[in-house]
Amino acid sequence: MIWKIHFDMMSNMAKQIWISDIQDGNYDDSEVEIKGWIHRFRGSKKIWFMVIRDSTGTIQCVIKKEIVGEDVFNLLRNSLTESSLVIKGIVIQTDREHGRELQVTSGKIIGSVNPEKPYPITESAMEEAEGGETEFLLDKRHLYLRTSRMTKMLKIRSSVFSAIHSFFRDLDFIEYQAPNFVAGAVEGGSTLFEVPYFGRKAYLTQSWQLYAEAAMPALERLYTIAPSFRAEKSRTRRHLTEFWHAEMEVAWASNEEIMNYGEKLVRHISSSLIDERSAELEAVGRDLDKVSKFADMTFPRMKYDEAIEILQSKGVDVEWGQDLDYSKEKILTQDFEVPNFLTHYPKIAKPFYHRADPDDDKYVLCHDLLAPEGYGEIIGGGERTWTEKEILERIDEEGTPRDAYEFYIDIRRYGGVPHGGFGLGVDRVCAWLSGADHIREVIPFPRDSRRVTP
RNA sequence: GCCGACAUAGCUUAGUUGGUGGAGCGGUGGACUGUUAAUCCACAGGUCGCAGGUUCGAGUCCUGCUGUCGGCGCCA
Repeated sequence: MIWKIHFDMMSNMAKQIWISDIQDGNYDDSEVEIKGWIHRFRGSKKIWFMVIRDSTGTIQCVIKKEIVGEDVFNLLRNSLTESSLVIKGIVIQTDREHGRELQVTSGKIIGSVNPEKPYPITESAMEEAEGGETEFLLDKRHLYLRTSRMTKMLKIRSSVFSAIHSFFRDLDFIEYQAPNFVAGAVEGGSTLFEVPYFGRKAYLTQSWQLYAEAAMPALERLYTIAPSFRAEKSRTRRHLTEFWHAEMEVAWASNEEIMNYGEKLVRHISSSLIDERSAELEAVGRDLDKVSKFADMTFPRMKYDEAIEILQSKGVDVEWGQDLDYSKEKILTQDFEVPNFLTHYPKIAKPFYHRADPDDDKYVLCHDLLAPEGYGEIIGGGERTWTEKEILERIDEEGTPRDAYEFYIDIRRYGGVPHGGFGLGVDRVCAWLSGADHIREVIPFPRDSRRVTP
């Protein structure tokens, strides 16, 4: 009974027709009711034009006083941008600019806009702000989400998330959740957000990995998409303090095999976007041929030592043993058409959980995937140090206290196996595949060292 | 943590060697029967980020503060 009442209410409010369906020609010459928001308007005393927006697109509505009558005409004519409404009309095909139009027969305003506080985001607010990165638009982010560029970015983002889930689930991976409150660091100690925790200190997690390794002997193939937090005061177009991290962990796997998963995942995301979001990609200015290459071409692999040689041959001042910072990454990737793997970093440049190369223990079995066009590192991963003896040696070498990693060491004490995994920066992938100028363009409410609002 | 810029109406901005701040968009009123970033006329809207200083006089010059933006390091 209660269910039925609820259902009836829902069916009254539920939207029947989307604007994209009308523009696709499914309702030509018939009367339809659409629900949406006023995007733009113009007109005269007897005829009024409103472009109505919903989540799927826009359509121009033609309102003639002689058809709708004076009351409805004046009501609609006096309504401002972003008023919400329900409007009825006949779908007519025209050869004018915006495809089909609605010859309006009636309409009512649902949520009005006060003329004393009109919608603040105007054309001029955006003309100097490709991508919406002015201070004003960042302050009005909750309203900026409605603009067509941001809507397209959010749709692209949704497809990236969906592609990651389908990739892992099609391979029978188990989705597995780790806590976001943690007691210690995964990487260096300086990047943790400290939060009060009932009189103690806790931290926001930087990575799912350590907890995933705990479940590796139980699930063998596991993945997640979850936020990670890093308290770095980074001021670049590639960094957020809260970012979405797609991570995976596999038992019985080598660095080589983990890389194969990473390459297939990134190519799968690229081809999914081509299938699902070509229109959106083009609308935000991305060249589809480039994205197709990311989907179709194999990703070259290069050892750290080769990268150093290439850089030195180009006259870059770099010594063996240094981690490759962004300025060097950029020089290395500037001629790339597709992402490239960089493997076998010196042990001294990487943390203890990376497994030393049995062939030459100056190196570790790890990989970074560097995106082309300066978008930076999109994957970091590798084989884990998996025996008790080796993990204790590596922890001691780094001077890290063992206590903090007791549970991590325990995993090796009870049936340790070779295993590995990687972390992929989902927001970075979204920025790269959409060709965004800044990582903020692809996440609804970006968080960085200077901004936590709105 | 380091380096570099910027701050004028709701928004985007002009503002000369220091002499009482202009425009476009948006808003309000009006004109126009097919516009499409509509057009045209009129009106309203500003402690020039904050606090000091120099000067007869500061949006403009100097100092400090705050906020924001960009770049580096760190990484996804």
